[in-house]
Amino acid sequence: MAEYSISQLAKEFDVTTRTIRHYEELGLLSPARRGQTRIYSAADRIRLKLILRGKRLGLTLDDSRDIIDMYEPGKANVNQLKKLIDAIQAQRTKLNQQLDDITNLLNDLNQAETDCIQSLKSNALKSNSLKTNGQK
Amino acid sequence: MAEYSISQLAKEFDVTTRTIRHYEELGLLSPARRGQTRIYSAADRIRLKLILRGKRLGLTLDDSRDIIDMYEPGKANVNQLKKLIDAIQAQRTKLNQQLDDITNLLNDLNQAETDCIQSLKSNALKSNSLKTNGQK
DNA sequence: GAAATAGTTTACGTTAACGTAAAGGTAAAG
DNA sequence: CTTTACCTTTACGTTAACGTAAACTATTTC
Repeated sequence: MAEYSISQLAKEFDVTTRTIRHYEELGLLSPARRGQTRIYSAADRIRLKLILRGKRLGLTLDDSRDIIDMYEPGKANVNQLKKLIDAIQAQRTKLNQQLDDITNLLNDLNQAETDCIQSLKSNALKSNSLKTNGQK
Repeated sequence: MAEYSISQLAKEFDVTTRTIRHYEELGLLSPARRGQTRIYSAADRIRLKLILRGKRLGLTLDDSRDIIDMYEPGKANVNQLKKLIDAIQAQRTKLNQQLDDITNLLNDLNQAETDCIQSLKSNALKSNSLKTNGQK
């Protein structure tokens, strides 16, 4: 029965309150109200978490909304469900591509680091030879 | 000694020529010229490939420029190299986070798909009982 | 009871990454 | 020699995802 204020969530996830309200404007969140004030449930908090994960993966907010809606297929009709399965497959394809990209980029970074360190060493050698001293 | 026109590259990577020129405006590419016309080398082509990979991973074009520049540390001085190593580490951290996110999201999608199919089946059952026929 | 703190709505501003249109040069094909 | 197919530059337009500011309300705190 946890409740959160907008600034609590903002602090927890390191975003601004403006950002959270923005997600609501786009229909990604719909917190309860106490008077004017927004009250976020545990479920709202999870949704926010999912949105931010999507962001880290470069999804648009619209994509995130679609994906999050995939998690509750109970409400959907048959056509919607079939669309969902297609969308899930499409997302999977994209994510696998991304996995591949990340693997390659991590390899590249390792190589770059090696080159970098190598370059530092040869610079150190040049310095040493200029100073004509053998100290480390 | 491969050479490419802008539209060849555009076609190969499924982007517009405007996009390629845009990358040049931002300093990510600097192809040779024959008169006014841009001539892209094999190295230019690789750079474009790297830029697009970065895009798939949600990097900004500025990030991509920085990363691509990491691949040739030969030109850099010691301070730049140290910065580079830090930048590489930062990128690695981000990519590992992304890897984690993708793994979780793929799991979620599997679960969602299962739920989806489950939901389809129970819908099918309901339909069948309504039609009161047992045919497939 | 004045001030500080946290909340609200409304609305214009900003940045990145191109899209799109205008206006024109060049070279081969018919 | 003009149509077709590419190429060019210049420059304004567009969309997503917020930032930022103004103007206001409600609560606690000193």
